[in-house]
Amino acid sequence: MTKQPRLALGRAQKRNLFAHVVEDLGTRIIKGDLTPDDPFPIEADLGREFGASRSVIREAVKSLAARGLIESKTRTGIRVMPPTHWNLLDPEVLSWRYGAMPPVQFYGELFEIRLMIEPQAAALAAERAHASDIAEIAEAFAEMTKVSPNSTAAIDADLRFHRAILAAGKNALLHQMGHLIAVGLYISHQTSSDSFTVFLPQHGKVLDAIRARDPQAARRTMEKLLNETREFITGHLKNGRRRAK
Amino acid sequence: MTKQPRLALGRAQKRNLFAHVVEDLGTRIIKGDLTPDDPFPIEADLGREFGASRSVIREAVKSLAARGLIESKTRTGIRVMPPTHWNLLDPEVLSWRYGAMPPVQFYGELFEIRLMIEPQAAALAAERAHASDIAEIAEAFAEMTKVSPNSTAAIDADLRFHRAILAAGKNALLHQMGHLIAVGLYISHQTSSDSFTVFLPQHGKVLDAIRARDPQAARRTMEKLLNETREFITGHLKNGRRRAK
DNA sequence: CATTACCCAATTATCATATAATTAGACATG
DNA sequence: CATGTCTAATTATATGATAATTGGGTAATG
Repeated sequence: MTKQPRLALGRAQKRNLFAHVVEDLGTRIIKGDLTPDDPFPIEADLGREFGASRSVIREAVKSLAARGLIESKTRTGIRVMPPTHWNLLDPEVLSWRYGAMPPVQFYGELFEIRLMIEPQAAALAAERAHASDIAEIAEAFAEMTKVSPNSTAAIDADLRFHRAILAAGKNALLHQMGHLIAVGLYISHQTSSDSFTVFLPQHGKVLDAIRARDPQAARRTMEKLLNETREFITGHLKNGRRRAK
Repeated sequence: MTKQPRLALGRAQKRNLFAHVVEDLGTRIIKGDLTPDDPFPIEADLGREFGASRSVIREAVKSLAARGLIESKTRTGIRVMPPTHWNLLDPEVLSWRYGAMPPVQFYGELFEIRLMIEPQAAALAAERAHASDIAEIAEAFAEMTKVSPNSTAAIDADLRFHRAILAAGKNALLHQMGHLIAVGLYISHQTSSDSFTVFLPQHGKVLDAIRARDPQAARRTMEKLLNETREFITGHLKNGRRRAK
């Protein structure tokens, strides 16, 4: 049989086939359309369903397995893993989950974690930051004061600020939490770009505390920043703010 | 050409070829043998190196890419991502990293995070735990009192205890941190199984606090447990304790 | 009846090969 | 210098085999 070139019908098939299969199955699993109890389609059937070759399906399966969403074994086939097994901190999984949960709940969970991590991270930064780390935090803050509040540059600068603090904490695991924060900031800005302007000064206070090498102040100011942001955004989310996309 | 059956020469090739390639490349990347600057071998060369077909190599590449270790693009080929991009919370990555770092440093990082997470998790558990959650924590503790301190059952019971507390916090992201804790406990027990017996009573105090619905006490007792464990184990690690394997 | 040993069919694992799609970099052109 | 065009390198996808694994059925055994 001659090779069937892949035809992109219907909606713009921008990303490649592999990415499409991964995302489609990933979101279905997280939405609960496919559960550990349901029998999962075998590779051949998945291939038919997506109009993809077995190669693509298998690669997608490996990708999802690496994220803890599924498991694939000889003879048994593929099965969905229980939610406790999912790598929720994986950026993809995080974003799929964001699309599948009520925003208020998602945001609530996210901030609960941020509140555990970031105040202490700020304190560590105040203790351990090198001059270059502080310079980076300061630069990020300077950028925040310049950008247009409702541009994506605002999100970038904000993220840069928070990441720089994590980096200054000199703990690789800590730094990794940047993914979580990125999603948190994204939601914040999507929900209300006003928040950026409102909480800009508090960012400055965090910077000052770190600069002053004052761990307690760093912890307190960061905690205040997060608590107030959470309250602000949660209020907006509850007022029937729907998200784009 | 007729198909070459795969021959397992040399050391026992227990896991399948795919898993072997993933682990080999993964550890090499994390050890720094392959950096973002080095040119990464192309699929064909990897296939030759491992004596594997392109399919297996590609599946391994997708698996590593899902963990944020590498990126693969048409024409550019494969490249190692900078460490900040790695999904360090992924259980595999975590364990590879454990094998590639000085134990004291690894343990230090790990406990810094545990200290951010678990005391607050215990406090949340004291507030939110359902009766069944408390029963599970209690049962785990009961099991801890029964098992032989230097058995793997001890690790299991210990992990069960800590996981149950996370679960009682009613935050999926929190629960996810169980992976981190698992590795932490594993190291603790490997380093000194005495720690299990020494800190058993303090576990009981945490349980009591949660049972009493006293968030502050839960936080304090958990914090004490972690701090003392860290001190105890770090001391042993510095005394030239080498790990197995 | 219970337990063990064996076999079979289902499913993934691996291999081999061919073609399609993408794109970095070279090169030409203005 | 900027911009467009071409080409070769590399991954992306497809196809069709064969190998390896194993859950569950079935027979043999005690």
